Amino acid sequence: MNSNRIGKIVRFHRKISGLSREACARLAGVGKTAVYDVEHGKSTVQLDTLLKILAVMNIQIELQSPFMKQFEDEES
Amino acid sequence: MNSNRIGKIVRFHRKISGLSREACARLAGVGKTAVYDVEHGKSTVQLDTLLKILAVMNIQIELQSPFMKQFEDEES
DNA sequence: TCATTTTTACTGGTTTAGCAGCAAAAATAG
DNA sequence: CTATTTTTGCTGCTAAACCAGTAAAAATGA
Repeated sequence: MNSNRIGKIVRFHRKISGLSREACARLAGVGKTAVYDVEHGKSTVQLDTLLKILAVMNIQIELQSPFMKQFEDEES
Repeated sequence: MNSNRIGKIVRFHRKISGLSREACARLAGVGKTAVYDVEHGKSTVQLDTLLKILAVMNIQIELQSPFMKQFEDEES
């Protein structure tokens, strides 16, 4: 996964949801510039900005590794 | 997924890999402050910084939604 | 065609992320 | 206990993320 792919995914989902950038930005509580930057694969966007946008698009983010199961076991 | 959980996951994996923060930071090509911030759930870390650290830890990041399959179909 | 909306692309200003360096506390090793 | 390593937490500095505003190009629709 990289920022370019993330951008494409965000744009695709925004189009499906029928939202303009400004509408998306307003819902996410970020500026329209941030949505523009994310969709253009800007790699330096801040995590919270990205997460807000992903949340509006109903996109879940998941981390995977061979040790995730062990992590979840020890978590509880 | 949120920044606090990401931080815990990163720390867990770093411990498993037997790396100190500084070693992890050096491998990832970021400063030790960035690793510290990520592990402490700082939500304003930049995406590229986070991705570099995740890469060193061999943690994959994945986006999920009901439309991801459609996205991948139209991608090719 | 013409009007509206959306997207792209810049602006200046404010805030802050990331950095290295330092030092003290905490953990680890011998 | 002692020495070493690691972690925490601060510093000032530089670069840049984010924002709202503006405007023009592109797309959409009536």
